[in-house]
Amino acid sequence: MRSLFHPAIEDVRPDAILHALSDPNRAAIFAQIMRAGCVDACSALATLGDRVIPKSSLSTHFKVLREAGLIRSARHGVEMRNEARFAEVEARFPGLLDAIVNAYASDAGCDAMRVPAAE
Amino acid sequence: MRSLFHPAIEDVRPDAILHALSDPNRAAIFAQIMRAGCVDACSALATLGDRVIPKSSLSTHFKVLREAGLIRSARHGVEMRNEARFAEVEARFPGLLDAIVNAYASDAGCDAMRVPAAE
DNA sequence: CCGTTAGTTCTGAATTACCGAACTATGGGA
DNA sequence: TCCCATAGTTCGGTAATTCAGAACTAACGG
Repeated sequence: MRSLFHPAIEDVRPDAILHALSDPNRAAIFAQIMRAGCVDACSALATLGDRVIPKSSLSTHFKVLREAGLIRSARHGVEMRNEARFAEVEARFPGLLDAIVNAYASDAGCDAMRVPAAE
Repeated sequence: MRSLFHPAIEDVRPDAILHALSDPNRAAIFAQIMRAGCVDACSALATLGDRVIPKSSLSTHFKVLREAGLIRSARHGVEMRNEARFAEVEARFPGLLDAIVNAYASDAGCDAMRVPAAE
């Protein structure tokens, strides 16, 4: 596997972040990573709410989040470890991530954010 | 012309807002409406930066912003008047719009936000 | 009634997203 | 060492979106 691409923080663009998080599934994945600080595997959250996400789609979702500069991924043994680049993004775009995650969380109509492992 | 559709504020979804603003052109249009409080015509901002946007695309952009719940549009005579639904959206998703607009504004690489009529 | 300006809809081409299937990479045994 | 299981990526075909030119509609002013 070739090493994963992560943009430098100064290359991170707001439109890429908004695009990445405009998908409720990706937003739910990112919210969970932010909450947990670190998520150990894609498969660990292969089900969001009650909807099953195929692993090829999941892989793409992680790639989009990674290339938008939202997460950092590294392989540890056989599985992937993902962590949010919260501090960096927060420094560059203050308040953005919190506002977005809170917006999703406060939206009652969005069941994709209900993750079983949430509490 | 049939009357324009505007979603009730409680029907406004975060993913629709993020999707609408994930396009730099639309974000620039929205930022200008927010700054000015009210923009009188589509054609008034038919050029963003130095790029010319065809009016059919412009019409679509306004439609996307409108259906995302970000702006309210009404016909006044021959032209369209657009205003930001800032207070409503702010009450529902606190800090979201400011964070997004500030993110674009602080992104030096984003020339779409440079609007000639800005100041 | 005609022309002009402002904006919308239609339409086809190009782009992007989705997801099943095949593939690659890593670690753990026998 | 070889093989298997697990974790994730890439490929390929189809579906859904987006883009922008052209034609259309709406409103006002002679």
